[in-house]
Amino acid sequence: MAVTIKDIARGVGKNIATVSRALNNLPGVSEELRAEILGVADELKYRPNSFARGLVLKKTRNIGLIILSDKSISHPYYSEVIKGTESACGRIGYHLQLSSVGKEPYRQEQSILQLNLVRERHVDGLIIFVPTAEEKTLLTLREQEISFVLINDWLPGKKFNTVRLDFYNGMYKLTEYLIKLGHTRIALIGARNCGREEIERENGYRKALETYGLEVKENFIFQGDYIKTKVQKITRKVIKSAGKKITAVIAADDYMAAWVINELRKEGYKIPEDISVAGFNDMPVATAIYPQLTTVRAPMWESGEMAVELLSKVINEEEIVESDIILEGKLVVRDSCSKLL
Amino acid sequence: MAVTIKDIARGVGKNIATVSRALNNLPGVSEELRAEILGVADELKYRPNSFARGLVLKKTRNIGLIILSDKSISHPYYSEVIKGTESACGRIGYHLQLSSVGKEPYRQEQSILQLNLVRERHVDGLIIFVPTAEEKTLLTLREQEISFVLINDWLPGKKFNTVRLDFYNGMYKLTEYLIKLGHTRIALIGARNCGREEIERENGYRKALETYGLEVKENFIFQGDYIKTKVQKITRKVIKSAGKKITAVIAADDYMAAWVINELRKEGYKIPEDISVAGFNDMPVATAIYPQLTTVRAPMWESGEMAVELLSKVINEEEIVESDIILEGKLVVRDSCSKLL
DNA sequence: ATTTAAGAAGCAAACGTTTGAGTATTTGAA
DNA sequence: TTCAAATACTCAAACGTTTGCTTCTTAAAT
Repeated sequence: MAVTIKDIARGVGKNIATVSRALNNLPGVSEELRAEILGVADELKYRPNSFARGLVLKKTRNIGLIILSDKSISHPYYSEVIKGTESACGRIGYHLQLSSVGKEPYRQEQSILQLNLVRERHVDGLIIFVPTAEEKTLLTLREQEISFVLINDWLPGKKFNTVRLDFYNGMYKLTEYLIKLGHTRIALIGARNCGREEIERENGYRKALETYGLEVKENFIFQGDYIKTKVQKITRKVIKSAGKKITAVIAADDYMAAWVINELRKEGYKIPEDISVAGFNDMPVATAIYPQLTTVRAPMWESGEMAVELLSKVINEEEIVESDIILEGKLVVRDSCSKLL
Repeated sequence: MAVTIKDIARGVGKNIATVSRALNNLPGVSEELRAEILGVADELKYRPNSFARGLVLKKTRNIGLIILSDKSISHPYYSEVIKGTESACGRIGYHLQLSSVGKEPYRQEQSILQLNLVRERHVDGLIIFVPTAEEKTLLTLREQEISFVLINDWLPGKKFNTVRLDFYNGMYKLTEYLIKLGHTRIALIGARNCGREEIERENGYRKALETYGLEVKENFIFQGDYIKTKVQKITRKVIKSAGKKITAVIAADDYMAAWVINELRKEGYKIPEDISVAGFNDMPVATAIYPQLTTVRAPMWESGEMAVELLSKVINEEEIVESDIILEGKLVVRDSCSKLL
């Protein structure tokens, strides 16, 4: 039998209401008694029952983090975001509940709503970290008065609380960097169907080229995926179709870049001498490979942290906060891109 | 106002007890009424209140996953284990609560117990996935009748429920493989102070050498860490102290191996021609680098899954189950080790 | 000495479920 | 027709808190 507030009350010969107030530091208890109660509570190893508490307080102090989970995909930067989220939760006294949904978009649409997490209102709020949430789903959540914030996803023109990297600008900087190194024929291996962020990246790439008066060649833009074999195939296509004309390749993600480098090497190219390759995100893999990747650092841990902080505001304010927090990425220059002679 | 069982009762003009039974598929309700109740419940979008339920049932349907969280460390295979855990939880109807503790051992000792997760009994059980949990902590948990299972950690000779990789055998196989390639001077870069698994790996390495009649040279065994700069330093030490005599290096982890390879390459060595390098765990990085890593596949996702399944048994059985589930690793031969000519 | 107010503590309802025990109704066998 | 048994349903307590309201003390103000 777990020890309850009643046991303490009996222990000090007082009423449970008084004990409750003492424990919660509320007025109406003399200092001596409070001290005594605290002592007994400690001695008895009293732990508040969060269910009883949740029942009356109607707050769970839980927040849910929804990710997408797929065995076959080594999706970028999950663990960092998760750890950042967890860290912030710990700091401000929330519990983190992790839940995942499959990646099939048509199922995802409703699967968030199907989660017991939200069905049974296990949580005060939700952090949604899936590439493309359906507007309908989000509107339903809002209708059900469930607070949520989106990470790295947003509905253009719609008002939702989000925390996201400035993919557009990040990619702009990266492309600009390559252009300044003298590259003019830069291929992009994107992943357009992997989330809205990809579109932003592509736009940043386009914008940089335009700004520097370079033509955007549609056949220099390829659509990949976070799957190795696909990227390998694409890489061969890049070489074949765009041929010798390409001097640099930008991948939507560091892993993709690593795979590209390996594949290019297999085809006899030297990196960066023959072709420069850049990644995105700056994950640990970026410095584990050779040559070390020039990439854009995405503040992943911070994204998780900020999402939690934003969510806690949303939860505790009665009015709806609407923030679109945009984090800047930082160009990280390493060895995988070189000056074009 | 959330809709409760009372609203349904009012809706069908029956007692809440009946509604409860109908909802829970318990006997004592006529089929027509049950159907009607279900209909109304659906219409009203009724969601059971998990707090009220938890309060009477004394089960939370939550399990906690405790990891260690450190900004500076890219610790091996977290996300896979987490995802495996989450997946199994979803499958058998548990919610996953993530919580982390810092890595300082002296704090870790108690910090698990300090977690609100366990203090407030937010969970039915715990999966502990930190390298070295203190026996005292675990005994206290047991005393508090909190079910738990350990992943990749165990107390030699003590009875706890665990799921772990057979590090000993995995490393044995890997070492054996190198020996059969003709290597006799094999360095090991371990991480002895990063968890008990490391000791097992070292023992597997030693055993393989012995079995094949090779001498175990203590100055061939180095202690690294999951930190890049440390590994780089160690690598230079390996070259310097063990000198030209070494023909192969085994690292305790794929990332470490990647760092070793990079550092060796910087020193002018060719991998695997000059020195073979092997990793451990078979993480995505293993196939992202060049040459692709020969390593041992640790079934990380499965570890997470099995831990959940074991935990659910422990939770639901009144007697204490004591299982020490040992998963076998699989040698994965790729390109980073070559035959010694 | 009397009134007032503040402070300390108690009482009891409420939160939304589950469930054992009880009651009313129906069914079927004797 | 009568009784037993099965079925359908209701009652009310219990789970462990929080909190508005009431009551009792004590000390200060008149």
